[in-house]
Amino acid sequence: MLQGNSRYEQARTAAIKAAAAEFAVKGYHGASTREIAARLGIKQGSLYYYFKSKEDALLEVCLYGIRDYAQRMQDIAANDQPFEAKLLATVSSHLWSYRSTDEALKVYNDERLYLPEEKRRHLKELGSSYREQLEGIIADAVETGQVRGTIDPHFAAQAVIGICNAWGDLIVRDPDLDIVALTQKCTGLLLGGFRDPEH
Amino acid sequence: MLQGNSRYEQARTAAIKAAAAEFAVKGYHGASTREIAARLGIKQGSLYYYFKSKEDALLEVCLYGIRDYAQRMQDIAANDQPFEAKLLATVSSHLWSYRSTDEALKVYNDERLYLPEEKRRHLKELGSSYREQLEGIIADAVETGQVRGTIDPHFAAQAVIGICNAWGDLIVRDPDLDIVALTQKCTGLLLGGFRDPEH
Amino acid sequence: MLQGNSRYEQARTAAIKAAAAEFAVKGYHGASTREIAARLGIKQGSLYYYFKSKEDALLEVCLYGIRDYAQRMQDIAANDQPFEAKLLATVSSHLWSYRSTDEALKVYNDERLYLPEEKRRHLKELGSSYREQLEGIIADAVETGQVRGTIDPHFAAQAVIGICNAWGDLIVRDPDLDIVALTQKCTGLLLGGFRDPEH
Amino acid sequence: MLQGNSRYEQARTAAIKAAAAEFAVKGYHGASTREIAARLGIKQGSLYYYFKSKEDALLEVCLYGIRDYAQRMQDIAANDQPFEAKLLATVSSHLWSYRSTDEALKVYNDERLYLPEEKRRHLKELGSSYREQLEGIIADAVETGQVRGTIDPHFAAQAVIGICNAWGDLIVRDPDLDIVALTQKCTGLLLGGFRDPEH
DNA sequence: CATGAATGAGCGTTCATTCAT
DNA sequence: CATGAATGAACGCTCATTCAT
Repeated sequence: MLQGNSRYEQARTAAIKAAAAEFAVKGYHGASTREIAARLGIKQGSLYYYFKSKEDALLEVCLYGIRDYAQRMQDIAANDQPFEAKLLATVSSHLWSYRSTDEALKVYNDERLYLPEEKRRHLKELGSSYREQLEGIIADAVETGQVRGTIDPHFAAQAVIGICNAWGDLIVRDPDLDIVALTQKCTGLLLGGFRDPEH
Repeated sequence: MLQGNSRYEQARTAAIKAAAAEFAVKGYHGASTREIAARLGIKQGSLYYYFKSKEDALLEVCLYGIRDYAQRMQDIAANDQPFEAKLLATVSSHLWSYRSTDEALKVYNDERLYLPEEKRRHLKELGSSYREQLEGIIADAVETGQVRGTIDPHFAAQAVIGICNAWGDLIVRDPDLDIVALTQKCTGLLLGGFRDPEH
Repeated sequence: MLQGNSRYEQARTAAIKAAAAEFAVKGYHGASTREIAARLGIKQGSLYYYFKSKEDALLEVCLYGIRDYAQRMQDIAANDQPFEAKLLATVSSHLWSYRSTDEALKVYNDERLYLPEEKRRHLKELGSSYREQLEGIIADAVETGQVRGTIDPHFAAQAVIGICNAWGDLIVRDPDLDIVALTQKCTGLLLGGFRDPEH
Repeated sequence: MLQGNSRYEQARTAAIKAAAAEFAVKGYHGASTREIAARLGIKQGSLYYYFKSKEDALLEVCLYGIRDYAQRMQDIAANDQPFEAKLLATVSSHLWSYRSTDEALKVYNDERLYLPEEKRRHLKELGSSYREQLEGIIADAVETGQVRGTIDPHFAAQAVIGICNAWGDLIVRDPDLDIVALTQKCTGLLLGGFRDPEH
């Protein structure tokens, strides 16, 4: 996932995951660098070999949490598929991200606002592009009549993201949740809500 | 709302609101008692006249955030109305709470897990009862055929809450958001998603 | 000396003196806030009731070290006395300052450059005004023929200050040094050096 | 100057100069081994090939700063010249040292006291011998009537050193300062101050 | 009711130093 | 010779909390 396979990069990725886990449970301000280090089996000061600061660690965790997820949205938007397939792919990708990035996506959602504006800029772009692409998919579907004309794409995109994130929290907390089934239910609900009742 | 109208109770409510505002922006761990006191125009130490501890303040804020909101759910569930009306009432109540309780509902959603188990018990009951009542409403609608039979009430209730909370965050951040219009859109989307396409 | 006689101001002055003593012996970077607090018989964290930061403490010490000293130079320059008297007054004031401000003047001399530019601005003004006034006194004496014309006032002022500071270090280290005698010797040396050999 | 011309000795001298530069600007406690290494283009840990410890580096810098300077004083004292020539030579040597030893002499003056007693012993001897020889030169001049009898050699030597060091600080900070002219002024001032006004 | 003053614990961070490679 | 990686100790600072006044 993260570019680079040197021993350093591997250790750094482990550090990012440890930070993600700690931030996810305690929140950014509630987490302590000592605990993050303990998860890695190193001493507190040694963390600074991998991160310039705790804030930097949060940024890395957030990036780790959304990088692939934003990339996949790009791919989905570029593909030439019917709306139903795109929505399913979006929901599926979103929900799976909660599993595959450990708790990093949750951290991105809940803690990114504690980063100062300048450090958050890149994150903001990735997040905005995600939402905008989803809005674009929905707007296209409105135009082609695949969803009813009264749907507001901006509202609808937020709703999709909102539902996915709400379930994402539960996915993180319950490792036994069946994501495939959940994806079906979410997509079904949303498709029903979007569909023109006359069709 | 809070029992008692003595000068003390009024001041205490002001303190709860100040804490809510601070917790909402900085998070529980990121907020400082000094800043909360500053919002009230008093000194740090004086806060302890209103709260036994910072943790106690968080508990009070959370209670303030969901007490009325849970009560209203109780009323909605008890009423004898068609499903569409109940869902509209639920969404409306939920979204308005984000406005009327200052940022306390957001704090309940985002920060309540930082309370130790024992202190959280009462909150948990209120929250669970909310969700269960919503599940009950949906289950009833399934039974009476007002929503399609493939809807899983537990899943659906989480989805309703998820959408409302996602928009709730935006409501808190953007004071100009038109909640009536938003309520319409949310309810419309959900009703469409729940409806049996054959009807 | 320091304006204000409230209990707080008294305690704060004591803190400034403790910081001065510690900075004088260990240097700014070598001194620890823990040790400064120990000198006061309080705990480390309590220091921050009196200083916003260690840097702020250094600034206060420097100000304490030169405030009166700069003021007295102002008075000397304003008075209408012969050059010999003014030089004697200058040297005397300078050397006595090393006694009366504890080690704060030494700290000003040795550590002020560790303050960031912006915080140092006020200090710079006081220090420059001191040197410029001394230069003015010497320039006047050149014009009136009280000192020989080959004397460069800028150079001469630095020399006066240099000698006084060199002896100041020794004054701080040796509490038994006779400052009156030292003042005589310094003034004598300088007057001799300044005087026109033809007179 | 430093014994040995092996590649190692050259590199070691470079390390001493780098340490001197860093100590001169930031002070001993404010300087970091990482920065010293950075000046040399090597990594922090590699410094320990040249110095046993940071303290050892300070000692080497101080020695580098005064070794030649003390040696030259020895030569001046041994020579058979009139007092005026000796004083000129002393001042000249002192001021030039600030240029030629990079900032090492400044470090010796300002930071040597941070060395523990035992490590400082050798430095102390060199410094004392410098001052004592200068005192000897002045005492001789008093005896032979080249300077007036009221001059206290100990006081006078400190004054010479004090003026030179005060200007030394400015020499280090201002690379354009004309040292020859400065030497003239300093010597002139001091000679005037020492001279018997009756002669 | 409220404050001024202090505390003790903890935090994020830096640093000189070590040592296997 | 030099580095990468880590360490342990210390540091400046903030914070929730207490309590006499």
